[in-house]
Amino acid sequence: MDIPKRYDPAVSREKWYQFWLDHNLFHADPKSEKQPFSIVIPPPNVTGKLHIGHALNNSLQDILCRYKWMDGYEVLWMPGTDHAGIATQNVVEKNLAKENLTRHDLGREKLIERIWEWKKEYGDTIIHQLKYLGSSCDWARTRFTMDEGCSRAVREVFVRLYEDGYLYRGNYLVNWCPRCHTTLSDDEVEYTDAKGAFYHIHYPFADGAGHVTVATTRPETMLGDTAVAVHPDDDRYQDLIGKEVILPLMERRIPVIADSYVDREFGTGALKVTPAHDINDFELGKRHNLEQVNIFNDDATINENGGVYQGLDRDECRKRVVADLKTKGLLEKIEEIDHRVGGCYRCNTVTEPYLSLQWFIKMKPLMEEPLKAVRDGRIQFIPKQWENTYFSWVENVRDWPISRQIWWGHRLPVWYCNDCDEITVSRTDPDVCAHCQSVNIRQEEDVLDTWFSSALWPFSTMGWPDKTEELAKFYPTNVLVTAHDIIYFWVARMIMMGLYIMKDIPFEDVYITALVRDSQGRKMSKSLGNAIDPIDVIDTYGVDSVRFTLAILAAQGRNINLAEDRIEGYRNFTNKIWNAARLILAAVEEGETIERDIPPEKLEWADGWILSRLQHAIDAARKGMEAYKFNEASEALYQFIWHEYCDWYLELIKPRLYGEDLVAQAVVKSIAFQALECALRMLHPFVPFITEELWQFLKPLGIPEEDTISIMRARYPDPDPSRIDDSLENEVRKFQQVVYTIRNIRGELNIAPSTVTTVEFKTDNGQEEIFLKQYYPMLTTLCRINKDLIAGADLAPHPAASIGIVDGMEVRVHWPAEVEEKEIERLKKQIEQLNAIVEQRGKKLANPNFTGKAPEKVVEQERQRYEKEKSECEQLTTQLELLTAK
RNA sequence: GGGCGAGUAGCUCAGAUUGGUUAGAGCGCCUGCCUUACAAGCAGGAGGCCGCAGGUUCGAUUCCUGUCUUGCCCACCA
Repeated sequence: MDIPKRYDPAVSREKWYQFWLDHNLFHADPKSEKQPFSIVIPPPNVTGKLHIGHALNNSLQDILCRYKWMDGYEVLWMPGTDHAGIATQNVVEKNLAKENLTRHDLGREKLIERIWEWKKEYGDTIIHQLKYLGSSCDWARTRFTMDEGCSRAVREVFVRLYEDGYLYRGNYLVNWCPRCHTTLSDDEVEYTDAKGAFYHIHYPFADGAGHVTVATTRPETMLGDTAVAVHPDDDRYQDLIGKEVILPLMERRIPVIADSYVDREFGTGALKVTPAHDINDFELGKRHNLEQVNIFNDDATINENGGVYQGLDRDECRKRVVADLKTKGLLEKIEEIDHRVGGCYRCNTVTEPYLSLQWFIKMKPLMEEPLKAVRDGRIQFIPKQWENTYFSWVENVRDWPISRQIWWGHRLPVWYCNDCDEITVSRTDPDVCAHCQSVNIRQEEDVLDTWFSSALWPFSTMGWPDKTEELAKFYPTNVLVTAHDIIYFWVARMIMMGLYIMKDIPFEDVYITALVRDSQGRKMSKSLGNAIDPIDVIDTYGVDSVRFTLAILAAQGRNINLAEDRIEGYRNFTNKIWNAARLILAAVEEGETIERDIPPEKLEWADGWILSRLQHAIDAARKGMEAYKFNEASEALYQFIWHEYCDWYLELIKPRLYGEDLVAQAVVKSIAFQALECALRMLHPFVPFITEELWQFLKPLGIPEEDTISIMRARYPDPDPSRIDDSLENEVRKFQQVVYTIRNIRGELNIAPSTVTTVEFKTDNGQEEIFLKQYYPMLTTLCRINKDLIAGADLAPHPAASIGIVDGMEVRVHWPAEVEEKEIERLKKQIEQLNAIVEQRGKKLANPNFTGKAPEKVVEQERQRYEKEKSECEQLTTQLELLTAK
């Protein structure tokens, strides 16, 4: 039976993906009797394009899901996308800019309409790409953080938080662009290094002569100062703490406070405190209950709090303030200083920390359970070290500002009454104020932080707040697969919301993937735009190759710098699998049935050996999968298939496969077939397409699960300990060493492959002679040596042969021609190498510290090795002497 | 500034919770092979003071300390 000479990954990908969809194999049935296994996808941004990080993350999730399907679970992989507030709004606003429009030209409703249109047209890009990758998500359930159900969940949770007293409004400093009149998120502020001036200013004491000198880069903000701060242990300022100083220009009395935040080494060690215009001063001010004096209008001109400076632009104001201080003799000096200035990512205008009213969640009480859940092991991070990252955040959690001054997102279900000023928070849109029944109410303009809806993802996607059968069957989920950089933003908050709303953890395991970095070692991120498109490498090498590469590189808790030649290497591996199958299939006829139960007595050593090795491979693959050690599982399969099954077993069976003996032929076909088929099952989670394609070829030849439509539903193999034969494996290992030895000598001496040489074995061990008799026929095929076995204890030294030693047995390869010089060289080299080892070990054994203190077992082991190596060394030396004496 | 990692072959990376064979893989390199599954292949080979310095130990690439280099997260310096 012939199959195509080349595997075509692109054709295969389309064909089988459609096949799986047509047979509904990704669908999770909540009514199933099977054990549940569930994963919710980390929802990619709708604006997103699949980058290599997604490819890694989703390949691993897919590997887990396919493994669990095969292992008999009912698997739900819940897919969906995130509305990604600011990112998405920005994309659409940029498009508007091309039409010379701003969002203000459109207004809120029209802009949101535009964004929905955009989402409809482009929002599925990443979903298509996930399919391209082979993801086995239950696509019929695909969710979106702003779809109706998720929005209802968001609203319900918000109202509950409010009712339970976890929400409040408070002042908060946001990044403000005075030109765009908009708030900016932290990553929309771009910092640049700049030369600045460092002004040293005298603040006179209120109770008489003298002053304290403060240093600042922003003298104009002093109009809003409400304190001076020093370090509590600073000897220079001990007398000052608790006193008052006069704020120059404003002539206001302000206190001197002590706070360990102040750096004694920096500037003068005395800090002017402007709570309304600096983030640190803001925190400081909160700790000391300082007044927040806002001196700016929203275009960064000075407001009424700035006294005579009202109306001035901030730069103009700075000049005037400095000039006035100089006039009054309060300016001690101006230094140059390097510092960093934050600018608006759009217009580069220097941003201003700006005080505004925001909504907050009180985090401390809500984070108590999440802390316990990880401490007591209900949730565990893999690798475990990431728990530290989690703890460090949870233990020092600050209140979460959840309102955002943009339009795209979940608008807060909060209404303010224009008459009584009370707040109405409601599950349904209210017509009147809940407090005074006035119809004169207005809804909050702000929307919620994107992470708010993400935090509900594990249960909102399953239909909460309704009591659904999905929730009953699949919540909590089994594992979350994500990257470490969102442990704070996302993982911790999901745990919080799960425990608060569902009274149960959202997932048991958190597998933190390594971070795929770009060629310069930089993190790949959505916003940086430096992501490599994995679609390209999929098109070049095939999706299976890309997936296998990612899996085998996915060691725990490390970074991955992806090199393309690696993918090429594993593409060759998929090619190898294909060709191994071709070899088997070429030997069977269409419609032939492969025997499955071969009586043990018909098996030859090679058959028993590969079956034994297969059990180890199954064991390693399973252990790797269960421990999230994808690299170990895939490595074990790679080694088994290429270097055991292909390199050895398929070579060993060729004489029987192509021989006349039909019984022997049937035996090797059966074993080769079964081992291959078993390997395909284990490989399927990693390389689903090629394994499905080959499986479909193999299926009619005798795979027992006749009702199995796809390899996706075939059983994942279990190791069969009765198949393991250690003594046989040891024997074969010895056989392989003999082969290596002969080939090595042939190679080193450049004996042409076509030349048949004579090999003799010197051994005084009866067991070894039996061994040789059994294995010799295969040696002749693999090493091109004479058909007649020459072995015994009384062989005379051979002057025209090279010797290699395997377990004390001399393997003598006779020379076909003049190769003496090369052989002497080779022998010398080997003796030298062996001598070094023997010497080192001898020293170790001569050391009474070692023999006295190391465990008996280790010493004995060392001694045996020493004896063996020493005698081998002597054998070689004898041969060398023989040659050089000639 | 705080925290967490990482430095192993020419390149990209495993290995180390249990210290003890001659430290591995892919790619690259060298030699020889188009042997009827595969040249995307086969056989053989070269290449490593496991960052540096101390310490613990009979023994350290592995454990500890320091140091240099480097990456990431958080806070960003009035």
